[in-house]
Amino acid sequence: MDVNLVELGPFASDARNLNKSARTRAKLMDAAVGIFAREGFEAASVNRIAQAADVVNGTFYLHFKDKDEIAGAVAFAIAAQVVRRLDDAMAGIDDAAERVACATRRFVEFALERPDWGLAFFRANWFFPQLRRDVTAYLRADLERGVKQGAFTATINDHVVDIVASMTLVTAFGRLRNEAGPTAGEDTAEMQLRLLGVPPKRAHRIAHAKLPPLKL
Amino acid sequence: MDVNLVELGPFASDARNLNKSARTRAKLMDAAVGIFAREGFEAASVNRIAQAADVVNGTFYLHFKDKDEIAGAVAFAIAAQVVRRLDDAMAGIDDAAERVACATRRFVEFALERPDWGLAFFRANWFFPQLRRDVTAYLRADLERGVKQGAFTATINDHVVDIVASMTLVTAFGRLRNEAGPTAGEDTAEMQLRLLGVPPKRAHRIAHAKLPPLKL
DNA sequence: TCTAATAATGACAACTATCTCATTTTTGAG
DNA sequence: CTCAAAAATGAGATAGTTGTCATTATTAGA
Repeated sequence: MDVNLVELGPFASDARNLNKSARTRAKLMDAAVGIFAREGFEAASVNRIAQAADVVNGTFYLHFKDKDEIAGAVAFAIAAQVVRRLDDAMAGIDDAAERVACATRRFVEFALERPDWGLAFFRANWFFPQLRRDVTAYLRADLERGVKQGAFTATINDHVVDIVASMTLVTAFGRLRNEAGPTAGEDTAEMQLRLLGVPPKRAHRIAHAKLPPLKL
Repeated sequence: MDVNLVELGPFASDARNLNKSARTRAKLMDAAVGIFAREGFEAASVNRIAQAADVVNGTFYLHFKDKDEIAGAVAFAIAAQVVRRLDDAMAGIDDAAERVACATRRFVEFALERPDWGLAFFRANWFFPQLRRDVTAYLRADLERGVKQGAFTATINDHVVDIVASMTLVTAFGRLRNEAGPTAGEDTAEMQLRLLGVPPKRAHRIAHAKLPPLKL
């Protein structure tokens, strides 16, 4: 028997050492995220996903009840990764303004690195309110921290959090579609700080500070 | 023969005096926008739209090639209305900061008045890049005017325009889902002015100024 | 190696969607 | 009122989708 060198998607890579069931499930999730991102959620039929996962239609139903279920699983798995990545990237940053700017820029960076995930996240964000809340909980904490530190003058409420988060999302989406230039992440971070009440010069400095490369 | 008092949607109302073909077309568009908004674009089948328009399946195809075509027609018709409304509401306002704040608040107001249209516009916005460009062209003009007037210090480019526009959209969407409070429009306008470089106090004053009721 | 549990297959029934077109109905100009 | 043009109807051919299940293949522990 020769090596079966299929390219593994991110989920499948993570599941490489798990049992067959988990591996197939991961393959389906990789396929689904690719189709959601490239062809839209509506174009994705169970058949299409199964085909892309190189698996037969009936197999899909062993792992997921229906399309909604896999969409939810994918969305929450991506969100978990995003949270983990941002958490790592921001460990050790205490200043709230720096944290907000860093989160924005890292998120955009991440979306560019995994375009499928970025697009899928963007679509899912408006679809699963719970998902948005999970991810923005961290953002809210930083905004409140900024108020305590005296860096932000804006009053923090759900709506402000939503606005700041959506600016980041829209920026990532714009970059993915080449409608925003390479400095869009920094520019957005700067705008976020300004609207939160950071003085323009300081906002510019923080938003454009050099980010260290991520350790793997 | 007794009166046939079916509730007419906005498109059908506008087409009341046109010929039958135009009236049926308008009925289909009203039906489509309702379904897009309430059940999502994917749930909308041609059958479902025809049914909601109280018309038989084959009739649909006399008026539109397929679902994409009616979606485009609806989206651009809504965009044209939005532009007209904002244009009316802003006639006579010269100060760029006031114009930006007014546009934001009026847009949110409009979306609340016609929830179906607001939701459909929100979805279509990410789907038809041309649509976004058409609508944001006006916004861009006001942002550039603000720089000329010395009110805005930010440099205006596609990305800034996109960010400001998406803040407005997200606010309307939040209001429509009752996830944002009644002052969200004003709050967003204030944030927009701040990120554009308007001093906080002035931003607050302009964004919360009383808007005159719209004349019909 | 053997074998019970686990996973995958593929055919299929039921359903839904798309689009066409011969026929019927409605409209409005003369 | 008449009647040709315009519009609408609804049956149906074709294709795609969902979800099930008896059968086959694979896996991994004893």
